[in-house]
Amino acid sequence: MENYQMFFPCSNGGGLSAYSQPDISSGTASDMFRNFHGGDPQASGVLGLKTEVVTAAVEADGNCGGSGNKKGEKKVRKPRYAFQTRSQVDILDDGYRWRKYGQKAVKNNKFPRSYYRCTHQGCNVKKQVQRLTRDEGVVVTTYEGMHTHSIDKPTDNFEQILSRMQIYSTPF
DNA sequence: CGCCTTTGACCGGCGC
DNA sequence: GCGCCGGTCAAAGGCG
Repeated sequence: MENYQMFFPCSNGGGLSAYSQPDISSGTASDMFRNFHGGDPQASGVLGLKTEVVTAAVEADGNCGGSGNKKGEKKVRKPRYAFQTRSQVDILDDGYRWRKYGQKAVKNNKFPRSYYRCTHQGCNVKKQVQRLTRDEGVVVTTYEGMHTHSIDKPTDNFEQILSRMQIYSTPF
């Protein structure tokens, strides 16, 4: 995974590989973030962090590759949502409570990747945060699964955007 | 006092 | 079959 094509398995690799370019092959993700970002700019400064969504991607089940894996549902492949954000800090607080459970160095990246898990009971949502070597100011956050509970932190109306985001990112 | 971060080890999958 | 790699666990320490 030299590049982030893994986030764009369907987009013939023209997607995140060029983070410099704001144009995304699939209009779904960009549309989603148009709503997401345009919904409430104030939300970006929730914690004083100035974040700016650059691009996003949605990876559903293996429907993209379409290779095999139709033999029983052994592995519950949850959809993953990757967000590339411009931020000075790694921790992008979205209102949920996360507990870090691991950190690993990534190849082709001088920065380590952090693994977080939602501490809510019965909520198995995971997320990983990774910074790009190429652009220190860019942070990639990958969410895995969906929250079935309310946001813990009622700080802002970020919840609305979050839920909207989930709606838009729902595979099918 | 409880929760969260840290860090090394462990595990399963995949490629060679 | 072996080695590599990414992901997760678990104990201990730190902080609020």
